[in-house]
Amino acid sequence: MTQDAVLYPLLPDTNADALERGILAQWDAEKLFEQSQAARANAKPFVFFEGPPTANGRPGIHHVFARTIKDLFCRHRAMQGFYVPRKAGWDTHGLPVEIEVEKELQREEAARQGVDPSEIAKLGGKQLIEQVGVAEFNRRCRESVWKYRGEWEKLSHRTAYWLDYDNPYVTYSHDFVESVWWALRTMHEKSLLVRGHKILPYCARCGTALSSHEVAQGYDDVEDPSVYVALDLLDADGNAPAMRRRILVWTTTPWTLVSNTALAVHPDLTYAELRKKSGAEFTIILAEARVAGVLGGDWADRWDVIGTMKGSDLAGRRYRRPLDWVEYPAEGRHEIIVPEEFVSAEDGSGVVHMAPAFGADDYAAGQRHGLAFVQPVNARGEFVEGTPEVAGLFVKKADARILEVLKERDVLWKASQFMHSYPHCWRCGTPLLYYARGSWFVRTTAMREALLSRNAQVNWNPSEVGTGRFGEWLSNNVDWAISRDRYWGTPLPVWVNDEDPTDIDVIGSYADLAERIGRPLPDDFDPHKPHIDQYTWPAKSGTGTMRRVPEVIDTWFDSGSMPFAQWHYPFENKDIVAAQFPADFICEGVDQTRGWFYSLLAIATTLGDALPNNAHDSAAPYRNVVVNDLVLDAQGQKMSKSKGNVVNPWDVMERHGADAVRLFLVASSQVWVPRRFDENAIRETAGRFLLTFRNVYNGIFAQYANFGWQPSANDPAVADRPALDRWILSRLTRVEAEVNRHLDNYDATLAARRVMQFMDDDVSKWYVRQSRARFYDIDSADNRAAFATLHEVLTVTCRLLAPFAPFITDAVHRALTGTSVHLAPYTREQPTPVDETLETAMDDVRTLAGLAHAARDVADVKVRQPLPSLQCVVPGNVTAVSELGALLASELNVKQVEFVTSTDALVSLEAKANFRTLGKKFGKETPLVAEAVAALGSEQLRPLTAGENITVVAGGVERLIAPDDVAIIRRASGAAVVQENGGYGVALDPTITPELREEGLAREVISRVQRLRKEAQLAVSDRIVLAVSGDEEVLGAVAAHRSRIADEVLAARLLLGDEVGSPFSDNGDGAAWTATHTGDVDGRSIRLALTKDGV
RNA sequence: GGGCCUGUAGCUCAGGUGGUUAGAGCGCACGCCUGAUAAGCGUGAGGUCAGAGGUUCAACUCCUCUCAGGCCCA
Repeated sequence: MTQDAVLYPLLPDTNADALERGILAQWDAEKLFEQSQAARANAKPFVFFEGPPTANGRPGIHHVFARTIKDLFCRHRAMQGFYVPRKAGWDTHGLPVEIEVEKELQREEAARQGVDPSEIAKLGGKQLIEQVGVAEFNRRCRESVWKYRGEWEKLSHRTAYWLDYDNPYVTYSHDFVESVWWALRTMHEKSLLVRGHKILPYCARCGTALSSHEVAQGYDDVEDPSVYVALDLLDADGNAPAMRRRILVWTTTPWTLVSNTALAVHPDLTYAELRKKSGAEFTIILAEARVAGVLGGDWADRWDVIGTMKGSDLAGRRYRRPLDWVEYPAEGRHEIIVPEEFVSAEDGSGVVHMAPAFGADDYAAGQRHGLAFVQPVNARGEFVEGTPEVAGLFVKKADARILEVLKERDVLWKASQFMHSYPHCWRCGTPLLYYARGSWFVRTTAMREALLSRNAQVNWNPSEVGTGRFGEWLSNNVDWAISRDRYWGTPLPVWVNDEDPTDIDVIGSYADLAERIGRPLPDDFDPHKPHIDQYTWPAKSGTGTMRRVPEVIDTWFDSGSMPFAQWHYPFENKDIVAAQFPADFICEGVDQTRGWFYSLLAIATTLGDALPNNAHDSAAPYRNVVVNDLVLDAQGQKMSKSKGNVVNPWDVMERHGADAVRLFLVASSQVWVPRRFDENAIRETAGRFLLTFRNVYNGIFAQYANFGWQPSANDPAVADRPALDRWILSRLTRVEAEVNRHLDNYDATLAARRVMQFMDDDVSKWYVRQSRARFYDIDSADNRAAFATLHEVLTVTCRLLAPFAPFITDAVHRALTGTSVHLAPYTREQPTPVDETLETAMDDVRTLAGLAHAARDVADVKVRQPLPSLQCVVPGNVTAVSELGALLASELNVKQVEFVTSTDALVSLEAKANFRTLGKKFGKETPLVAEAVAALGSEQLRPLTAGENITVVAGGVERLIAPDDVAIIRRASGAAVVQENGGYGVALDPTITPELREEGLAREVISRVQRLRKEAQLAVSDRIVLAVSGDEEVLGAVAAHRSRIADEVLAARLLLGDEVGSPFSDNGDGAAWTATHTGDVDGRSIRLALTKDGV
């Protein structure tokens, strides 16, 4: 080996972290990402949309997960030759940002006042914000958004998530906001942006509605009233009937009874009418299933059932409301029973009281049935002036008084308390009210069919999300309430005449705004609150002023607008959007189902042909979605700050490297299954695999190829290479196609596993192991074939693996070819054809090798000891397998391998039933026939091997058995050591002749000399002088195999026995030798000594 | 309360259209190899397929229910 000409640099002997950081530095210096983009700039685009993260929180390991998936598909498609634009984006508006800043304000205020921050929190957020001013608050929000930007970018960089961070879209930017305004204006033109009511969880103390995730933070177990009232049913004419009939109604919020307008029953439930056995002055009606629950287990002692009816029979009946404190408005029906599917007989009475102003179900039912809307509660949660008995009382506080009145009026059936989980304000602990509020809506219900049909065109991975979670939600879709009573968000661009609320102007661009106010917008124009609210103008009608509504919009509307807003469409870049809409691929977590996945679809569907390639019956804004699930800790628990089990991605990266982490995350289970993040598992799976991969390159290929091989015309053509080479190349072609197909199908897990399995099982365990000797003998044709083959295998494997483990594959690919793997094509244009027969034969050989090893184990003979013969039985094509006999012979160290067929005396036949075909023919008789078949002997079975039918008697009847109906098993039946499994069998002859004993000893000597060379730290190419002494038998063996031993251990001179001379004295004086060894082989003594030749 | 997912060896996971020794890797035990060596390889022991019913000649696989875990929504 000439040290000055290293053909294949070895990977540095550092840990993965250091290796990867070195590669990153190289990529940065070369601008490899930019290069890879530029190289494909004119190719067909594969469009990827990046779902924007909020940068005001630290990125965690779950972000590494999602980003790995995004990155690997983008890399794959780029390697396939597509242009894959990857514009970064930041989600910058919304409640999480506000909450962060609010908490800061609370801490500052608490410090100023010298109190605990929780005291300040009780005040309610809005007060504090308005104290510092909206301008200052929003300024701080804008700043807060970027708090962790640097860390996001650094982590993306470290994990090799290739994304264009130089030109990101930012949802608060002027351009982005203007595009969002355009979208809202467009929706308004289509009458799809409207004003209405929505029931929202509302904190009366803070004066604000809460978002769902705020609500989720505040669930608490509390004791609430459980109240049954018995209301009088009325006749069709509205009068009370002669015999009172009372319907039982359950509620946990007695204060809402003031606003009752209807009762709901389930149309399919059975309701029972009962009369008391004594003093029957009235009857009561409730769900049959709840009779025992409400009246007690012994109800039958006191009540008679006098009739039953369906809920649908009750629907339409009138009743008298429990309290008549508020006037019903002129519009809307009231005091009527309506059928509703949401009513259940799980608890209560199966009859639900409806107050449309105070519950989502109630409101929806109100809409469906045209019910009256009664709202006697103000924004502070108090009953309004003029309400009898309870005016000015906070609603929850009014419960007690209301119960008293109900009792006085004889409508209270029974009242108790019960524990349940109820949401409270996370800031101040006040119980939330479900409260009807004015709100702006996108009328997505008008688009339901279109949403569903577009969704049906999406390739969801996994498909259940599309049909199940997301599809279900779409079919129960309600209008999207997009307005928020908050501060930091895209302002709703709706101006309303302060004198005439029906006079509405929705502004769709800054130019329009300038036009309305009659002057250009100032240089420091800011579309955010409070700046934007100074713009007003006189109404066209001449009366009133146009003023913007106070709300901002749901931040999901921002992110859902990114397909066009990231390009400031339609004000700029129409051509880009035309080319890059819709997306071919997006990927996010399951939690985005109702988030980004929905907002993208809803906005694109609503905008319709206002976007390019988006006419009415187009596909969704994304064609393929990969949904990933959570990353749990090693125990399967959700990671959370409070549990302290959050994994810091930087620590993990440092210990294992990004390649191992990426590979683990993708390969450990399907990405849409929650995965446990276990560092031991990373080490044992991905880490071990990468080590093997590295060893095959460093330890086998590079080490020996550096003796002088490189690709050349002297390498034998594939057809001329040994079967082993042709086999691994055939495997390679198959794997290449399969992996590519899996990635095309968005199955990253199967793809990763396939490459890993190939590398481990086929390349390392079999190809390299069987080929090792071929790499030593540099420059022979066989050697060239082996190197050329392994070079090809490694190069292609690097490419297949590059999307998953972009670092080590790049290092190895560069070492092999001089170019980056990330600029290489994913698959070869002309792969070696697959050789099916050869692959099957090799499978057979590997199975036989396993059996033969087992046989050696049983015979208790080491592999080093040659044995005379091995007989093999295979179920299939004997000719093909026997070509690989030499391989088996060397693997098992036997002199002769024979393949025997069913005609041999050594083989007996047995039959096993093929239930698949027998079942069809014989049905219930199948087990009988199977038994009869199994009892057949060799002779009876022979015709089947020749393709002829036979008959058997089963259950007293003759049955015709075709060759397909049974599997014939050949069994080796010699006197030798036999192992068999599933039609494969071996018979190993364990006889050790004196000659074989000699050869075994010789191999033993070789083995010990090699070990000694290693101990002496000789280079693999160093020549030695070797001395052997010891037992007679040992010396005889060495003498018999003298030249072979000298050859294998590179001994220039071999001194045997007496030739050794004095230095080998018993006093252990080996000073003249570099290394010596004294031991015994099966009781025969042996002494070895060696020194480097020519020293 | 509703929807969806998951439950197979100690651990992590495979197991088209139901077919009779239920597979792999890791770990473990035993062994091999000793020119990939803080590597490589083989063999083996581990499972009433969460539980209970049902359909079927035949159920890990299909149906129903129950239990446990997870996510989303109320």
